[in-house]
Amino acid sequence: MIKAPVLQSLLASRDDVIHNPEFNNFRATEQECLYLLKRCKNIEEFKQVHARFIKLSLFCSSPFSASSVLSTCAHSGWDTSMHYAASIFRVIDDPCTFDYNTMIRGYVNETSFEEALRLYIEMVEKGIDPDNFTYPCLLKACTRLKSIREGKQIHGHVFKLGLEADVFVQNSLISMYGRCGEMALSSAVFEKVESKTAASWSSMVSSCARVGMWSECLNLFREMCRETNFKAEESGMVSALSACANTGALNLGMSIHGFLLRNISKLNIAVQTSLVDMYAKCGCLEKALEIFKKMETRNNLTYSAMISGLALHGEGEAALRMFSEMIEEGLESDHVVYVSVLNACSQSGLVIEGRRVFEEMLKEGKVEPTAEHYGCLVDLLGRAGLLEEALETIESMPIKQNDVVWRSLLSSCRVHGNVELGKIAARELLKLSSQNPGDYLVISNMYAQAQMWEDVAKARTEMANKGLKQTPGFSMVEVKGKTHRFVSQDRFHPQRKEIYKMLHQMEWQLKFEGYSPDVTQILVNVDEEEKRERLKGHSQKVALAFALLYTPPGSIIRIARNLRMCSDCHTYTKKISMIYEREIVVRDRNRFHLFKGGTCSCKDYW
DNA sequence: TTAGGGTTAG
Repeated sequence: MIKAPVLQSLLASRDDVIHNPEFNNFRATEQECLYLLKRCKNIEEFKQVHARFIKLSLFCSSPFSASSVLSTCAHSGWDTSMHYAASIFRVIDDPCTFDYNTMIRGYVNETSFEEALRLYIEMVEKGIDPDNFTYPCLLKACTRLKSIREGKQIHGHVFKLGLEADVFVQNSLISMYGRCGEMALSSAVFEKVESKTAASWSSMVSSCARVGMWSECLNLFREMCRETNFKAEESGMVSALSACANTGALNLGMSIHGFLLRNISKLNIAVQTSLVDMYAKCGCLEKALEIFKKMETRNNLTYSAMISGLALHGEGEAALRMFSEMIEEGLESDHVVYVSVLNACSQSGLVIEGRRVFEEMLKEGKVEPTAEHYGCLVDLLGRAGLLEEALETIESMPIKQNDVVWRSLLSSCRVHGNVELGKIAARELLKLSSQNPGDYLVISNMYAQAQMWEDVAKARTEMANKGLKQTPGFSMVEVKGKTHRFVSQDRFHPQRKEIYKMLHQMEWQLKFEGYSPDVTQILVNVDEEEKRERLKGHSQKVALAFALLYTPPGSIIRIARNLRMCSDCHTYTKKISMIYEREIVVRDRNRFHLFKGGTCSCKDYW
């Protein structure tokens, strides 16, 4: 008789167990058999040993042992192990809840989500009660399949069976609803969780980040820090950093960075990348570069964060160098990296380089160009005034034209005053999408610039008829930890008197420096004086006056605005940076402008 | 008697 340890060593030495003559005399207990099965190295070995045990009648005498064998096989993780597990499962006379759970989990682990759902239905039809172990896996299957309908039905079952209070089930529900975009349902479950675990928080925080609910994400994150007593959770930090990047919350981003440095000895690549992105998007390009350079390993995501960061700051050439560096490091570009690079070229007017990158992308053929890539190319050409070529690009697109490419052409036509081409772009754009108030504004501004007031009125009427309202422009500035928001001709701020006095003073100094207001930027049919008045009160200027009054001399002024800057505000801010000897960073809709000593980092190309 | 949930960056 061969003892279990002998067989164990046979298995370990990978001998052919089946052909070993001693094997026929093998006797072992069920536990020993199970132990040996667990020691198998692959599914073939497992099958052979399992078959031999059955032949020797050593095994499967009890339902419990059958369940154990099934579970060992189903969770082994080998390729095709679920196939064999299914054959074991099918010969079990009365599969119990545990067996179904085993199979469902096995299928979910090997990403056969439909199969998992199918088995659940079979289980319910056979009248076998699912338990609290069934649902987490099953809900994960729904999450991955984005099967919200099935997910909701299953939630109903959970409720009926009284399993709604199980924290594992709850966490799976939070994630399922969150990933399927049902944020209200997701947070409804979250609210019900009595003792929230790290998993509850991270599913909720990351769900918010994924759907772009940035302020909710940050509020939850703050709450999480309070409730969990600042327990370091990398995934939550990454989601929060991403929210900071997207809302420009530099101070919070910096405190998260500080927290990470104090509590985590080695930051992983995702955390580091989100730091690079956060600093770049919050206007601290130097800091982003510093972190980027110190990183031991970088991937596509790291590079694309850095490249788009450079693009945001108008550092097109540096972005291109970064792109070459990435290729030299042996990393392959993907569609997002191409978007970043093309965008960088576009922001800096690097037409030749941008065209070359686009052509290389086509030639390499590894990345299928999307409408987004064409959008970048159209933008690149259009901004540079190559409007005909931009139109040709759109017309030659091998994929469906979308609103983005026409919108981009339209806005270039407005900038370069080509009404004829602009009309074509406007027509095509409105065919594809007519719910965007911004589109009507660009159209009406284009006509206004050409003094075509009738067409302006037509566009405005059409917009009003559709019930679309103009997004009011605003500028935000942080002073002593508090964010102040100003609209154009702001009359609401408690310090308005001082602010307007300051504006008046600034204007005098500007006049000495040869500034004269550019009234062509006021695209409304009013008289010259009214135009001057309106120009004077642009929200950025109001914010600037406020910042000059209430921030220490020499400190950097950071302004964030929701719309693109008009060229008068641009000239104005350049002069102010010189007169008051201040660095002024303005983040507009598309990019950053760093004003310093009378010049801007965008080199007047934006 | 066996087992389960979340998670991150461009």
